[in-house]
Amino acid sequence: MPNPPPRPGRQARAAAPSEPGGAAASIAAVAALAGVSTATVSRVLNQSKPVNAETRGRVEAAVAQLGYRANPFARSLISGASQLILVVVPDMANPFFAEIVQGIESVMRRHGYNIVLSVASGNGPLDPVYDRLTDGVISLAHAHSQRSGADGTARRDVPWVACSEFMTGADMPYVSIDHAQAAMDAVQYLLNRGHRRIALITAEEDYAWAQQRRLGYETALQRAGLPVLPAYVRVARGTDYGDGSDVAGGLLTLPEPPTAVFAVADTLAIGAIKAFRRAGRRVPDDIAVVGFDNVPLAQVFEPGLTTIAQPMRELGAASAELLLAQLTGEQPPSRVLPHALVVRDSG
Amino acid sequence: MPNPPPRPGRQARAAAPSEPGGAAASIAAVAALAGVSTATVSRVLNQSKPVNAETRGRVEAAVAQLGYRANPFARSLISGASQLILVVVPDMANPFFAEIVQGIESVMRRHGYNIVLSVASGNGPLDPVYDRLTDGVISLAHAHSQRSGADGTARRDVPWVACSEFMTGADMPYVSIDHAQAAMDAVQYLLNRGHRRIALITAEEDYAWAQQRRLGYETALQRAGLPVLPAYVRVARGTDYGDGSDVAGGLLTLPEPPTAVFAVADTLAIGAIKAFRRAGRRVPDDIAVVGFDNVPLAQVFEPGLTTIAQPMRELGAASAELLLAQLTGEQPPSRVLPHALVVRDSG
DNA sequence: CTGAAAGCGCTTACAG
DNA sequence: CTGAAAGCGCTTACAG
Repeated sequence: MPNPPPRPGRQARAAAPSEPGGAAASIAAVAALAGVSTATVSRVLNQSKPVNAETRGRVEAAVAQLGYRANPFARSLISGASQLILVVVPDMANPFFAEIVQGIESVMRRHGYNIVLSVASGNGPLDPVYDRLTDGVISLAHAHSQRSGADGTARRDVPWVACSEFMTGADMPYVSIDHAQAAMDAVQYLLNRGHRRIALITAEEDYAWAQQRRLGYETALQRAGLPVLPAYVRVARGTDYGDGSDVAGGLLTLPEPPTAVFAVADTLAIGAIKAFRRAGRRVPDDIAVVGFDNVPLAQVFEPGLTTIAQPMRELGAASAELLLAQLTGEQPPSRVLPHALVVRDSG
Repeated sequence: MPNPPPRPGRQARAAAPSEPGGAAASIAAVAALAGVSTATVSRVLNQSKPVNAETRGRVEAAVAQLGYRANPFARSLISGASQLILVVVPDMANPFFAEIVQGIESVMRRHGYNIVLSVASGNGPLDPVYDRLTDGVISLAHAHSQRSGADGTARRDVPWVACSEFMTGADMPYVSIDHAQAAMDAVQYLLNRGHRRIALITAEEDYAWAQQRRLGYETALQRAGLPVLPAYVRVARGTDYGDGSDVAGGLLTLPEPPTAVFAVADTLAIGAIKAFRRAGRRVPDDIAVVGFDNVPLAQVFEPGLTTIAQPMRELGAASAELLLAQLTGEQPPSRVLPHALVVRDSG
């Protein structure tokens, strides 16, 4: 293992001016003011043992007077827990991830945890998990990256839940919808509407959910006795609007252009619609588009986006609950949440 | 001050199974394996003092063999710094905030800091600042809430930067565009296009930026010799699409409806456009709409949104740099970043 | 260049 | 109910 880099902040901080308003009070100061031992102060603060009412009163008064708060690092050093959990997202710009993070945040906060956010753009040496900073992890990043650290070595065994992005049989608890089934539902809907030439706009295949949704797309076509045409499958670079536009254009110049497209993210779907319109096509008349996620924008955009709704907040909340259960020593089962097809105007 | 609540996680964590794969190695284990003192191990890890090359080699080998990483809490207890900074956002769902967070994250990560995310929905007792968990704060929350804790008491004096949301003369460093000027530019543009009946859709006034933008709106009208009509000013509840739709409808039923509206957020502008269309109005022909922020969606939405572009990533990055400077004891000046009017199709 | 020891700020058996 | 003391895992003067 390479030498861990020095922590640049240490020296920096040492050079900072000493705390304005005086150094923060220590538990010793509170004890002195209240005329008790630090053990007693600790007991009233944590309600860990009965303390004489009168004594408690003096301690509380001292705490209030000094504005004392326990040093979280000393506590964590002893307890081995930080009340911090790591949330790894591939990209904050996608509203899908933002919604999930909000779901996680609200239940974690209720349980006294703070969340550390890591944008897994794979650009830094920082690895809070490896550093044992956080008590657990909820990851939305590529499943295949979830078990190795920044340096490629295997991670320590940390309480972990995969959210939305998971691999079956990886014995890692997850919370997700059934991506393959949801994709089948989307394509089946298009089939029911009479479409026979249905294209797929998908994302990089290192996302397991991209593979799973692609599988659903293929399965639906095959069951309908339709071929899976390579020319009809386009892989977008990311999930930005522009990524969707970039790959959509090519579909139109095919000898037999599709009459419908299923995009694995609303952002891709919207980007595709933009591209189709720029090319003079009408949606859904010339080409129907179905998205995935049901981000808030899906109903605001025009035409309203027909899409697979994922219960985003619930995915986040359930992930948090699963992690919390692990933190208390349980081995809770993974959860598959329901999805739903929302029909609007785009397809 | 009220008694701090007990930390629920402690007991929970205590009940958890002991670390699978064995407890994490301590520095003592490394020292024993390498046949040196813990002081020496510490020195090679931190490169804080010269260490004999041969000795260093043994230590590094031991570190590698044990997969050792320093316990961050022990370090923080000594240094008084956590390499953690708090980012307070009102709402992750708004892409504006998401972009800024990404800007902050990228520079902070490069400097070895992790970010703790707090969604200031004002719903929890958690207060990492007050708890001295983080080394500093970047806040996008209401300026008037930035200086008091969850319990209403004044916060400790912590390195702090206000991002986008700030109050002049509050002697708190900030990074922002000039909201009033930007709003004036937007309204002036509408004036130049011949509009005389220009409405404002703004956000709750506890945002200083909402007040500042409103001021810009009023100033532009007054300079043009136009009255500021209360009926033309609508305050949205939040900044969701729906909030924009909710207040936009009322504008249409006025005896003299506006011919243009300036909304203080792209999300509000898009919500308003939705409402106008549902009422049968064409944008921009019947009513022009100018937004604010230039979120990615602004160019994807149809009609393309004319809006004030804020340099979102840069706002985040500059905030991070300002905080970093404070952390090294500097007193860097606030920064006002440039904005720009982006003309598209909505107005 | 290296080590023994103190100390960061807490919590928790152990006594009483 | 309360206190003295050990200890969590590190870093850093202080000696050598």
